[in-house]
Amino acid sequence: MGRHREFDVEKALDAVLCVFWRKGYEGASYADLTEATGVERPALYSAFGNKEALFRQALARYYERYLDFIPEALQLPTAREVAAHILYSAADLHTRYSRHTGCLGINGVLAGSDEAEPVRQALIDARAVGEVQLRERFERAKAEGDLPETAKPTALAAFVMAVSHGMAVQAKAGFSRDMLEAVAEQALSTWPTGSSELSGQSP
Amino acid sequence: MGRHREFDVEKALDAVLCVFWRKGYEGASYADLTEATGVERPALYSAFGNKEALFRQALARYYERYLDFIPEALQLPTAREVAAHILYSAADLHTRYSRHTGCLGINGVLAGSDEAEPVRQALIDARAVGEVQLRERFERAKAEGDLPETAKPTALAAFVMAVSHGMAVQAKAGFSRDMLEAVAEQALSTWPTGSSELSGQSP
DNA sequence: GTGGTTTAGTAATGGCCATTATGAAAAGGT
DNA sequence: ACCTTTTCATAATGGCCATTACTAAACCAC
Repeated sequence: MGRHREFDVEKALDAVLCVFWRKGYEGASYADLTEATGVERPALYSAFGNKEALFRQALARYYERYLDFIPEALQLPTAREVAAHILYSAADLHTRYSRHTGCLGINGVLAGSDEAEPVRQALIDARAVGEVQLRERFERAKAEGDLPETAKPTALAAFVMAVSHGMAVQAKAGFSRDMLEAVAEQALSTWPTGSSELSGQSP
Repeated sequence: MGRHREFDVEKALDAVLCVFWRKGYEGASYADLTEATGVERPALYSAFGNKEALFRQALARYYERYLDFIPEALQLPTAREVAAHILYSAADLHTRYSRHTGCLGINGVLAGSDEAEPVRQALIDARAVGEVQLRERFERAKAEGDLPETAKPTALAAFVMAVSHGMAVQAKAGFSRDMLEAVAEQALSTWPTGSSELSGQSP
């Protein structure tokens, strides 16, 4: 019983996500959030909790809705394809929406006041999870002969993530998708080859 | 005539620079700034102007004091050395001080409220200057045969900057210098070779 | 010394921030 | 129809923010 909720929680969260994407955690005010969602403050509080909880839910949604190319990539047959899929998908994502470029996980809180420290840590942790998965995937590739014995999975994973993060920063500076794809291509041109494959220029 | 200034403007600016480096533009409050400098608010205003002007002066100082490795790099004889010097210097800088990791120019305002837009634009512009210089250097390298005819100076410059930015983000996430150097090494691992040079692993 | 001028430090100002108290409105079970 | 429960919206609360009057102190020229 009781009165029904008049707004769509999922849609509100999507709108919130976009605001955080563009403005970061501390840069987004409740004035922004209510305007974007069309939902009054108290309703946001009752539906999502406080600002930090709201951001965490938006972040989770971001990972499942926008960073789904990472689990997708991990299932590809070769390490090079994994890396290529991640880099080209990132180039696309970071420039797909002109109103919120770059990456929520990076824009969020690279820096901020001390009060935002827990949120910053949450972003760092989330980022680390992806990197670990990537490293494990490259370790497998090495075991499978897909990467040479001399390859360092940890460094390769860090490298792919670094390029992706760098593209996110450049997207924030207004880089075009084509430019980011050129960066991805250059990054992949350095890809080590295993025993069973020859390297080549990217697509 | 008139009373003498009792604090050292240069030292105060250095302290301010560190605060902005760690907390970004909007994340740094005047409470932080007065504590770090030991200078009261009105004195900061009279010496530097408002917060935005103060940040711009700190940014200029950052470029001349910490990013001096960029002009340094541009004078090295080969494109590969230029890239290597930038990447290894960035790895060092971004992890040199545990209290303010990453890059001021990137931490500053990747995202923020609308009021910080002019500052964000200033950072974007400053970043772009470095990238243009790097591209021009690579164009010269290509003309000199130091880079192959097929090399794309624009993409190479963007790539080097992207890796550097990515390392800055990773430094913020707590990466060690060694890890960042491994990223730099990977980035350099198959630098395109010109007619007069052979590529090799980095230092 | 004295007057003019610049700086120092205290404390005020107005605005925006996240958060929430308050009470009206809507829904469903009985 | 009434009572309980949940949501809604207005508006308040207290804190922190950047910025600045204002007063006292330090300095130089004369």
